[in-house]
Amino acid sequence: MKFLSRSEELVLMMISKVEGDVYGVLLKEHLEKVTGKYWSIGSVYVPLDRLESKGFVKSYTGEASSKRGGRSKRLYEITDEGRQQLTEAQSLYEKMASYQPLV
Amino acid sequence: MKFLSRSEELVLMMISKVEGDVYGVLLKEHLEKVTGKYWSIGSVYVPLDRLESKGFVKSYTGEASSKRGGRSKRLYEITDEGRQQLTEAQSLYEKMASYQPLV
DNA sequence: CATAAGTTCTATAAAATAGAAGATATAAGG
DNA sequence: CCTTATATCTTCTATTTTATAGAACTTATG
Repeated sequence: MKFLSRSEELVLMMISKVEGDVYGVLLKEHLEKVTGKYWSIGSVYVPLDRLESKGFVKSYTGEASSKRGGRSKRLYEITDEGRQQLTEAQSLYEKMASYQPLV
Repeated sequence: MKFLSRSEELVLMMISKVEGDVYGVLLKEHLEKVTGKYWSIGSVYVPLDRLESKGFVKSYTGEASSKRGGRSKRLYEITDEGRQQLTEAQSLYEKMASYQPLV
């Protein structure tokens, strides 16, 4: 893998920021809030699945909402490998920012 | 378009940093230097084409190398719209960095 | 005329995006 | 109580867009 993709990075960053239970719909809400753009539910779960299959997050089944709705949540947490990827992504941007392309 | 894609952003950032003539092979070299990873030539030109079709860069035919090689260069420069995209990308990361996901 | 420097083209894999369908708990109403 | 409606949340999948690699091509100079 060359780099974390855009949506993988944003989703992973958000997972690392949210405290307490982290689940798909909550991530969608926060991502919409911070980016000011619409996120379809698929555009959250697809990268989530991919992040999990790459080992950057792990998930387990949580309890159902205490609110009206029914279905139980899938809760996510970032792994050590996931944190490392975020660090590398940040480092890439720092390198880019300070790069002097001398000819 | 929701966001600039990863490679579009990196290529566009590099274009905005290089002074003097900016062309594909030179971008490839700088991108490899700053990222420490291999960039195939296609992974530079494909996003370049897309950036141009979206109006974020413009290109014109330059002169042939003064060195041995032959073919004339295609020179790129970032447009105002391209700069704006970069500003937005940067702003996205700043917002992410300072976001407090209050439940 | 061989070769270096550079671009174009194209095939394939991976990622992004939208939204319909499915699951299931609580609310509401008779 | 029991049935049905509805809210919350996830899964699935089709389509479009991006990424990636490298072969093929162009052309000036040694």
